[in-house]
Amino acid sequence: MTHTSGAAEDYLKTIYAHTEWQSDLITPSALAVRLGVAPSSVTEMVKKLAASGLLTHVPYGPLALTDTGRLRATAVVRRHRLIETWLVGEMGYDWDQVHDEAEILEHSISDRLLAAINARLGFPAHDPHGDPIPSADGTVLRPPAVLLAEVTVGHTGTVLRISDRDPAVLRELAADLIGPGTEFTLAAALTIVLADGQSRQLTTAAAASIWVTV
Amino acid sequence: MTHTSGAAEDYLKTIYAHTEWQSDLITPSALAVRLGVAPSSVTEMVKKLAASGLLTHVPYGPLALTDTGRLRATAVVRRHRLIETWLVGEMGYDWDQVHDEAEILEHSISDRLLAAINARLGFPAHDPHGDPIPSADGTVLRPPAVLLAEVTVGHTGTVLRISDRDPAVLRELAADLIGPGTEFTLAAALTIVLADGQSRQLTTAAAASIWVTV
DNA sequence: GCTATGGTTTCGGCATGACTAAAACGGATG
DNA sequence: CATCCGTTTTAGTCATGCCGAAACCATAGC
Repeated sequence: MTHTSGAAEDYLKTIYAHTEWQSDLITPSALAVRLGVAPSSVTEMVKKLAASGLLTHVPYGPLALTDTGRLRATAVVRRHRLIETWLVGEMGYDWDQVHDEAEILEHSISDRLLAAINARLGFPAHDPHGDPIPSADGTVLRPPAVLLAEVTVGHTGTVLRISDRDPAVLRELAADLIGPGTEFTLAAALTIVLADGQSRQLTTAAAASIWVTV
Repeated sequence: MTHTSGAAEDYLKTIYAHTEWQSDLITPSALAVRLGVAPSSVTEMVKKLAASGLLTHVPYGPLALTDTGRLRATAVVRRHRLIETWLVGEMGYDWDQVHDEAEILEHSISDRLLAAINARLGFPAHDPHGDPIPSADGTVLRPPAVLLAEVTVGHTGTVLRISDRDPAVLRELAADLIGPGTEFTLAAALTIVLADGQSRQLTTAAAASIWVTV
């Protein structure tokens, strides 16, 4: 219906992403920081998106996507994650190198091409970082997960997801062969032992980026 | 160096395309018609491109790409044609359906992804319409060819290329199983006989879109 | 040589999209 | 109830790309 430009898609995506792994609503100022724009820019775009029926916003309050807005947002996220999965699965990219390319292509790929990519990949449920790929109808299957940083020593589990917010963390973990599916025990704060008995020393930033089974 | 927006790339591509199969330079008015814009818009963009050193233009004269401009143009054409080849070769598109998708992606795909696609396809020399794919350094291998419409009755040869200007022609020829590589003899004006003895009645538009061996 | 004509350019302008700084504002907190 | 932080309004900027109308140039025809 409404066209939804590249920038608008980025706003929707960011608003959606904020609620994906934590449940509080995002405020205009937080959104401004995340997007690297001035607060007044957020107000302006929010006005447009609200006028298009994509989000609701009581003045001076937080932002909440409408059903339509959420669907639009998950569509962008779906494109992004399928593209990332494709780049890693078929095009020889490493998982720490796909973000920028996906960031661009997610705004220009057609539904048809996306469907073809999806079929070639065998309809994957997760992207290379372990993030769930929303289905075309907006459904997101997200397993219960906690941050490694918030788990008690002695906890045994499996890595479910690595946040792709910090590229340096991704490179570091890729070099350590830690990724979605890795089984571990938390031996001490910031120290994990893998299934093969090897141990790994993590940075604080890494522990705050790794989501694991409860 | 210079950024070269999507619109600028379309201008360069169109200027280049005009000289690819015929040798006269394009005039501003012809360019305006091809792009579907007003002549004054052409003048303006030409000014920018000339300022960026991508083309030369004596006032009231025709347009000619500089070496840099030609390289920039062939890069766009290369992206377009590799994407088309990929869509047909791996993604299940028919050759008459790829143009629009390529038109969009050609402006956003990265060099790295393009190289990966190129490698997967085995470094093809031609796209699905028979157009040569320029190499990364701008080299274009173009075989001698003539329009079917300009060939004398009795001529025997091979279809080299179908212009993708007119989608209706592409669909028509696809349905008739005529494409690059098809061998034929021109039995009468607008009538060709294929290698298996079957004959085909062509439209004028088709005959003016098919390039064949000399 | 001169004029008419058709293509080209200049000019003034518009629309869109996205962004900003500064000032005004509102609501919760102390 | 005053303060302060976050939000909104206001009033612009900047870039891109486009247009119509009027001025302009070069050349073909007389």
